[in-house]
Amino acid sequence: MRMSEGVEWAMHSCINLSWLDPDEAMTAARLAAFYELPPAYLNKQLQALARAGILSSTPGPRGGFRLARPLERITLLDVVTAIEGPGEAFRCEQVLRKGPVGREDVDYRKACFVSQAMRQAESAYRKELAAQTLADVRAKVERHIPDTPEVTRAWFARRRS
Amino acid sequence: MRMSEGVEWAMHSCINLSWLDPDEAMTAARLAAFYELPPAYLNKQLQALARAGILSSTPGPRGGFRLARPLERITLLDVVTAIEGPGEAFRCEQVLRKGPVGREDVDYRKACFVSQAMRQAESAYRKELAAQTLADVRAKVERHIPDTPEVTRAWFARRRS
DNA sequence: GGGGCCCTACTCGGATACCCGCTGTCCGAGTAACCCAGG
DNA sequence: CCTGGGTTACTCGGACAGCGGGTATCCGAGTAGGGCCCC
Repeated sequence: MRMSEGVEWAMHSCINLSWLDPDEAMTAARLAAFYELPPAYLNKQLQALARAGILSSTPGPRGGFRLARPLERITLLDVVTAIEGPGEAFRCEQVLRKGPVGREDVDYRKACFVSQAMRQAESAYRKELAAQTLADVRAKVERHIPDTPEVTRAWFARRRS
Repeated sequence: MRMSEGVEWAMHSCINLSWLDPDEAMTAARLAAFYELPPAYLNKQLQALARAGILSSTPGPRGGFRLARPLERITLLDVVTAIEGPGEAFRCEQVLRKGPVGREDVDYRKACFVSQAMRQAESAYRKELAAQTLADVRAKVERHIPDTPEVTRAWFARRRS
């Protein structure tokens, strides 16, 4: 069970976007250069965030991505769902159906107690993700490394050329 | 993010084993026939359980698998770890290191606040898995469908040939 | 000088290869049971 | 009849293909901006 690398990229990208001028869009290429990531692939992840309504995208010159809503209203679960999709990790394949006690008219994805137990654990996971917003994470960064926003802004300003 | 199919098989197999005579081992092939699963592949999963110390295996005629300890002492986390491995789903690739504020002497798998937030959520997930034993699941099955143990035993007895 | 049109360059967006890990299969090492011959 | 050895068949165990999804890339559609021509 391995989570996509894009989740990490997406979260850092959103936090970075919150530190920049909201009046101008940020290019996927420049955002990729910031962390030395493959530009086209980061673009793909940002597209997913845009489809999910977390970012808004504008094509053409002076185009790019920007936050569609403040970081206080973006949970970690929003980002994970946008990148990984809405499907759950544990997917009951209903092996009970094929067994001697199985019945065709029962949906074992809900009836099977193994499935229920796994869903309960995964529910706790999602609840924990939903309880944390990107603003919470950003606050911790600004608290422990206060010059990060300014350094980030300066880096993008110098690379404006 | 998708969990291996083998986790579901492993849990049902362990519960089934608890219903059978502990004095005789159960073949992977017969266990696979019970749910119409690929015998060799189920065998592979049971091997993983044996390596983790959840099952004990004996080769040769009259061989097979049996529970190494009672279901009360097998948590869902034990099974998941045995099949999926000990690695976490979210793996911080330390993108911060490549950024302008990154430092070579910092382990961002622990220092990065994004990573910390994700680890916190995953910790809640694992905690929930560790809180449930296979005996708890078995108890719910026996409570709601009481004849399951007997039907299971009868099926394997008839298929003893 | 001002306005409108065209051209250019830039960005996202989706379509297209590549690669690793899960899925599935096969054959060999090892062993317990059985059979048979000898005492 | 009892015992010991050889043979057989059965099981796990790991090594070997196949395939799907994540990873990475490229090119086209669309647009904003700038330059140029005309009024």
